[in-house]
Amino acid sequence: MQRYRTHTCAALRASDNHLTVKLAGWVHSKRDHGGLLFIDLRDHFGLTQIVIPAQASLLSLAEKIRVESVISVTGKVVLRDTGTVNLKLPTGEIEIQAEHIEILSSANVLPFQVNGNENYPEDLRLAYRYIDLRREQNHNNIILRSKVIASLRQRMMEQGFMEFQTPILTASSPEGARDFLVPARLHPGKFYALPQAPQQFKQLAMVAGFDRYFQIAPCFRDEAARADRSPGEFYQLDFEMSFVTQEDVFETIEPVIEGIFKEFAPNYAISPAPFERISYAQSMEQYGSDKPDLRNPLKISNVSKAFENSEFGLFSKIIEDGGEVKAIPAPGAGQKPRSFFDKLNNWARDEKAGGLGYIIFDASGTKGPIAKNLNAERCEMIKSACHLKDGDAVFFVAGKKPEVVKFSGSVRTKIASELNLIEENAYRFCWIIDFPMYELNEETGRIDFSHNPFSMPQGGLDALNNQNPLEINAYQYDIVCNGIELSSGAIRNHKPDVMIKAFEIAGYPKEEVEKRFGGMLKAFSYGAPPHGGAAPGIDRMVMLLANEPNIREVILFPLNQQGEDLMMNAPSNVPPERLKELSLSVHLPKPSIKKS
RNA sequence: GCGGGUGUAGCUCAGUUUGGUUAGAGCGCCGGCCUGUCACGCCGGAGGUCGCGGGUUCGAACCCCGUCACUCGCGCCA
Repeated sequence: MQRYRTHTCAALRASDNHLTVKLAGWVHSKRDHGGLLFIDLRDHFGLTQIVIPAQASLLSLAEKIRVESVISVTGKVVLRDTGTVNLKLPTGEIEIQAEHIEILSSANVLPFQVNGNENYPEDLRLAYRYIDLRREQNHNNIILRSKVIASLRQRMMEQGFMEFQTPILTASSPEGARDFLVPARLHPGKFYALPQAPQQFKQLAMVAGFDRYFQIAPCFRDEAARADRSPGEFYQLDFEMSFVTQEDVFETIEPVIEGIFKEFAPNYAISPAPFERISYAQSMEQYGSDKPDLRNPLKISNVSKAFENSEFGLFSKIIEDGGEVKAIPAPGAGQKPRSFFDKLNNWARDEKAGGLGYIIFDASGTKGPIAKNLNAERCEMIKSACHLKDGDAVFFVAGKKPEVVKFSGSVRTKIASELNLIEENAYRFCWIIDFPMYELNEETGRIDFSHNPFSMPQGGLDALNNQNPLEINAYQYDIVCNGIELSSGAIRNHKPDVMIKAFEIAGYPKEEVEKRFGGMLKAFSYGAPPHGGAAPGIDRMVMLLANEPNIREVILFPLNQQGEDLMMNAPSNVPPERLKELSLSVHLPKPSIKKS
């Protein structure tokens, strides 16, 4: 039987000399020397050079083939002469002396080139994603993704997890992000929602006694995209475990994460398990963020004390009004020219902060505008609080608490990147733990859940009854890697009475909780094991491993930032019959009135 | 919803600061030459609504106003 190929384009070596073979693939590049023509033939596996000799019919055929056409070539493997061996190719010791060429599919002129390292605009790439994915790096990203997922499955099963599929057509989630809705034809006026996460199902799987569940789970959220947030849909390594404490969850999943990163990034430094545990409060204080990049060595200090009632009126006034002053060290920045400090100051203004005060420490004492208005003793306090030495500088952020915390985090990142302090070729993991259960909603003055309402409050019912809600922490945790939140998870609240009380504090009366989460509450009343889990983002892990700054680079067919598929033309209009069948009618908003 | 950036040949970009003849380069494409290339080389050619609309001006890729698209960020994403 006639076959398309006998070997792949990566298979042949010097030991295959004289073999007659048939290869098939894409014409990666063509080098026409008149009486002699070379083709690099490419498939999923690699490249092999084809030589078309000075034989009139073959040569004229080959000259007409455009790059990216698909051909098959029959010919003999021959050793290349020394001097024409290509060391860059695994197949570079041989080439195929073509005897017959068949064009299987000829290509039009391409919208962009497969060969080469040029950057192309994303909308063009997505509209022709199937061509984009032929390019080496993109192709490799998707291969990496497949291998990572295969390895995750293996590692989870080794830890005793079983994989189940949870429903895609499900109920609208009462909390969190905006749902994608699907009209239910059999139930006019009603809608399914696509799952934002299989949260409730995995908890119910625990109630069903399955002990350890995982899933490479598709999740859907109708929210705006970001560089590290895929539009519309994404995948999580969703898992849940029974009879576990928070530490049990950490111990189980750490080897999986560490293992994956070691396996696919053998040349990177990777935090060994156990990963550092950092409380939410400490993380906000030291890093100005709940997802700190630990490759950045800088730590933020609170230096309000040094400015309290000081000669430096601007800051002492802020402290008097209940604000605080944070210090971000800039090791070695004392040698930097004035322009360095001006540049950072301008950056701070662009970020809508008043500015960025600083002190430089050197052998002669202190320099900089703030130091002039601050006595030596206070400067010394700052120097020791921030562990500074002569030749270092320190920057200050002052103001009301939430803004200061957030901006000090930005400053920390900015300074480290300006001073090239970010550790390279490293994945630094930590757990952020002890998230507050509740937070004060500044607008309404009411108490809201700060994260997941289904998390177990630390201290249980007793804490809910007797503590200030704003001081109660939850068994709620995140895994952070290099400043990216890989997952959040929690030990769940499996006790109906605790749940009702927890919701009551957030202003939900019992009847409403029963109405909205009745299914879960009921399930927990028939014997529920204590359980917990998490859901690391798979796209984000692959993005980190592929060293890609954008999550769409590791997704086979991503939507664009507007949630459109430019290739398949989605979303699209539907014919009126379909709408009628679904008992739907569409009312588009009137176009906004143009200003004259 | 808001803010920053970008938009010039099929693609990547220069030209915009300081308005001035026919808007350039590289890659790709088309034609020709070339027997050892692997980013092949050489010669020639085609290809432009300077995102779109309006304004200022004797004259606009360039200045002004509006608008659209893409992108990064904020909001949002428990």
